[in-house]
Amino acid sequence: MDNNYSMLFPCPPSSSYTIPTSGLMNNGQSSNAFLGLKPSNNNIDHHLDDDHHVKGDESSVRKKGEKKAKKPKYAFQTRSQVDILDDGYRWRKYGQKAVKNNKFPRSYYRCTHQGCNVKKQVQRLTRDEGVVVTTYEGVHTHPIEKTTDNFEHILSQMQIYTPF
DNA sequence: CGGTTTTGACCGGCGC
DNA sequence: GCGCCGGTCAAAACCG
Repeated sequence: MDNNYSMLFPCPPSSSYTIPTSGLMNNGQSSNAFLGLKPSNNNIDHHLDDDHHVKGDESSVRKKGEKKAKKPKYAFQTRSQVDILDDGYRWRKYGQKAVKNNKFPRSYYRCTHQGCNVKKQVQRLTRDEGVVVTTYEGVHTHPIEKTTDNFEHILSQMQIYTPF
């Protein structure tokens, strides 16, 4: 059951996604990056809860299956040579898994802000390494920490909300 | 030293 | 019931 992101973007040929290997969040030198924003479908939602039991961090005991907070999911495709897409926020990589039908693994990032359980996934097409699909989960509850480049400015303007 | 990354293992869900 | 898959966490290693 792969995500339905494939239909989110006008993917040209194959329907495979992939991601960069050890992609870090250096100062994204996104020179000529093309942004194609699109709202998620009403099928990408599952059990998105923010009750991530991190080490030594508990505040609210939520029961699963009781009420799942629909987290907004934003997915957009970017045309970049580098897999490092810096939006101005601080991300901590918490996992890397390879996806079937794909040659490259998928990287999972999480906002290092306390209380900001925003997650980000980066996928790269096996066929088109020049295409990077980034999926954002949740909303940042804190201002941008730094002004890396105007890339954050672009994101600020493309704040879109899902139909949920 | 702190923060972050890396790899592996584990978990939960669902499919058959 | 078991297997499969995706997703997350964990400990250790590495960097600045």
